[in-house]
Amino acid sequence: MARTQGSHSDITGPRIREAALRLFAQHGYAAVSMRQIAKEVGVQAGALYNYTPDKQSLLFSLMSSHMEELQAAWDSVPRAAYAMDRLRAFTGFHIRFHLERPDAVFIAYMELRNLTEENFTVIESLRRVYENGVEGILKEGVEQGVFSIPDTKIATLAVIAMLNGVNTWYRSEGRLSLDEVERVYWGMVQKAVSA
Amino acid sequence: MARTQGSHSDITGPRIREAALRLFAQHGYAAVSMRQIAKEVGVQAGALYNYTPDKQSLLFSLMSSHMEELQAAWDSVPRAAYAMDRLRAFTGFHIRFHLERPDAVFIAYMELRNLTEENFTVIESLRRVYENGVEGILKEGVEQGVFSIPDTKIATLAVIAMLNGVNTWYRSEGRLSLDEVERVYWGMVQKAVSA
DNA sequence: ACAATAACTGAACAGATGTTCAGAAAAAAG
DNA sequence: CTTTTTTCTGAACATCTGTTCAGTTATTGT
Repeated sequence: MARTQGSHSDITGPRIREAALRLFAQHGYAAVSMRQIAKEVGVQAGALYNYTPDKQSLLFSLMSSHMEELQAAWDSVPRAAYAMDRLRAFTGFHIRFHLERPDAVFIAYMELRNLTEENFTVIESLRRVYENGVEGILKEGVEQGVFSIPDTKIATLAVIAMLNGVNTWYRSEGRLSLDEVERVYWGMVQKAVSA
Repeated sequence: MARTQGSHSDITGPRIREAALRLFAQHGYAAVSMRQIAKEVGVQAGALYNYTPDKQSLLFSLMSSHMEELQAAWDSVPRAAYAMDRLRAFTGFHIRFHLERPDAVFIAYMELRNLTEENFTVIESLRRVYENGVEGILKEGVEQGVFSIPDTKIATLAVIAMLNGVNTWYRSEGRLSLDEVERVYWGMVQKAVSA
C-alpha cells in the first residue's frame, strides 16, 4: 500500500495537529509516541514527517500558535478608555478564550520544560508580551487612582493565575453558566485591585 | 560486583526519593527513566526495586507523602478564633509551605494525569480535604459578616490558584523578601473576599 | 492517454524502556 | 570465625522509541 484514497495534505495536516494537541494534553508530551498520534489520524508514523520535521517542532508549533492566537484575539478586543473597564474586558476575555481551548492552554503551561532552550525562549517572550499588556492596565489604573496595588508585576501574575484556575474545574454541564463564572471572577478581581 | 561498601537501606531509600522528586519535577514523570534515577543515586536500575514495586508506585508515594505532609502541617497551625485571622494565617502558611518544596508542589499538580485511576482518586480526595478546610474559613467569614462571597467553592479555588502562582516566579535571590510577598498576597486575598 | 507530483506505506535503524532474577559481596548476627 | 541476611550487580527479556527512506499508489496537470 501507499497513498490511500482521499488523502489530502490540507486535511491530514490539521488532523495531525488536533490529535497531537489532544494526546499531549491528556498524557503529556513525553508519554505520547509518534505512532500513537499517527494511529489517531489513521496513518503510519512515517507520514507525520511530511508535516513536521520532528516531534519537538510539532510541540513548539502547537504552543506558539496558541500564544499567537491568544495575543491576536486580545489585540482585537476594543480598547476601553478607563482602566477599570479594560480590566473587566480582560477578565471576561481571558476566561472565555481559555475555556474554549483547554487542551492548548494545558499544554502551553505544562510542557514548557519539554521545549528546547531556544523554543522555550520564544514561548516565554510571547507570554511576557501578554502579561505586560495586563500590567499596563493595572499601572494605568494606579495612575488614574482607581487601583491600589503595591506591586503591579505580582498583581498581574496573581490575577492571571487566579483566572487560569477556572480551567481546572469548569465544566459546561456544571452548576454555573459562563456568564455567572465571569461575574464571580470579575467581582474578586475588581475587589482585589481596587483602591 | 554486588553489594558495595557502605550501602544501607536507610540511606539509599531517601536518596532514591530525592532523586526521583528532582528529576520528575525537572523533566516530567514519563520523560525520566529508572536508569536515570539510579544513575543519580549511584546505583544500578535493578536496585531501585528494593525500594519501590514499580515506577508508578514511586510517583504515587511522592505525591501522597506531599499531600499528607501539607495537611498535617496545616492542621498543626494554631486555629485563630476569627475567620479573618484564620484566612491570613492560611495565606502565609500556604505560601511558605509551597515555596519550601517547589519540586513536590510541581509534581503534585503536573503529574496527576500520569497516575493510575485508583491512585488518582486517592490524591484527589486528599486535595479535596485541604480545599474544604479553606472553604470552611470562607463560609465562616460569610456567616460572621466579614466576607462577601457569592460562591465559596469558586472563591476557594481562586484563592488557592492565586497563591500557587507564587511558585512560578518567586526566587529567593529576587527583589522581594518572603515577608513582603506574604504581605502583598494577603492584601489581595483580603480585599478579594472582604465585604 | 500519459507524465509528473504529492501522499503515504512498511520495513528498517540503533538505542532506550520497565522489570526480573541468579548470583556475589558486604554487613549483621550467632 | 561462621552463618545468615541485606543490599546490590549485571545481564537478559520483550517491547517501544524517533526518525529515515526506497518504493508504491492516488491524484493532478497536460
